[in-house]
Amino acid sequence: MLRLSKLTDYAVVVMVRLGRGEAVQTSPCIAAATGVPEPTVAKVLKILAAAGLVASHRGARGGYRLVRPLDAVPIADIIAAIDGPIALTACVDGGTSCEAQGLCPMRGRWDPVNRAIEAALAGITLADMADPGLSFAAPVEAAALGPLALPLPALHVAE
Amino acid sequence: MLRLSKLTDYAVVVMVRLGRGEAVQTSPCIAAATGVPEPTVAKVLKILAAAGLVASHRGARGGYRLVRPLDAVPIADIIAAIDGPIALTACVDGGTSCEAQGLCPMRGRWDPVNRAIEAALAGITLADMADPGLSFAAPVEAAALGPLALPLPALHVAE
DNA sequence: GAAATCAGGACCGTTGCGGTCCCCTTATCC
DNA sequence: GGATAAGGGGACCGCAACGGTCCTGATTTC
Repeated sequence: MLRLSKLTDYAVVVMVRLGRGEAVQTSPCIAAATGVPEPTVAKVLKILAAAGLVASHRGARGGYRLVRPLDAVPIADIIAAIDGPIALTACVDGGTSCEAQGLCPMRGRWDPVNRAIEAALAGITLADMADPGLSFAAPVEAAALGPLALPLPALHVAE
Repeated sequence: MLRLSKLTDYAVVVMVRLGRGEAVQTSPCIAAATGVPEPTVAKVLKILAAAGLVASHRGARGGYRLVRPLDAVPIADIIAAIDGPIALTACVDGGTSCEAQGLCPMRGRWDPVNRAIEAALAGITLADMADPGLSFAAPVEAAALGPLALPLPALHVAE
């Protein structure tokens, strides 16, 4: 299905959530606000932090914050952080060389396809995915609602 | 990794192979020519036939042939035939409705991403992927080598 | 010093995919 | 008309990846 992983979807939700409300937010708080299970949120945030998409601060009053604003984060970065580099097949861009190097009739043939997809994903930012006319109007208020404000058990990734 | 399935890759190889040489080719013949295991080739061809991308002819002297020329088959069709419709997440285009219908903050937000990818994949045909100046030189000879002629266990999809 | 919070793994169950095999139907050829 | 060649449509199984959870340790604030 050319489907991306659930974690990637969660990552987008979490990042968008980080883009609103207070600058620094804890993972339990984000979990409560988004409806994503807390351990999963923590896992996603750790990955995003390792990728440099969010910055973390440990200790009491710690939490996560965005490094770049939403409109400066193409979803390609999210996908790459969670699912790894975008590569439809294994042997693109001189990656792990297939055993049939010279014989392989498809040698390098997938590259333009990959580039087309990368270009498509690089042109869409998280700001484009954050609902423009909704809930962005009251960022601080949404944060003030605190835990359990938005019960979104399965999100749209369900099934 | 936003990776497509191996079968899709095999399908491209098989389709390109069908685009050369004789009009009607049997699955064992294609398997021998491409190095893909025969049962797998048969499986791919059955799926492609069900999708209407190739036409089959049963009985002695039967086989498969292309319905459209390579330059009239966008790879999006291949991917859709093998991996199913292109849908990064489950709830696009009004598919299986997620439980958080109205609340879901990402409601419909993935749609433009899907469309961008679809557009990118629709613009590339199998003819673009068929290597223009390589290995096309000796198609029949390769077939004559018979099974095990091309030990390409993993192709470039490996890993 | 105590509490809060992130860091980094380890750990399993489930799912889907890759790959193979079987039997049946259909069409051609002798 | 029988033998043979070929596709049709499944069933089947092993494996790897993913989703999801939990635990222990390190770090910072109060």
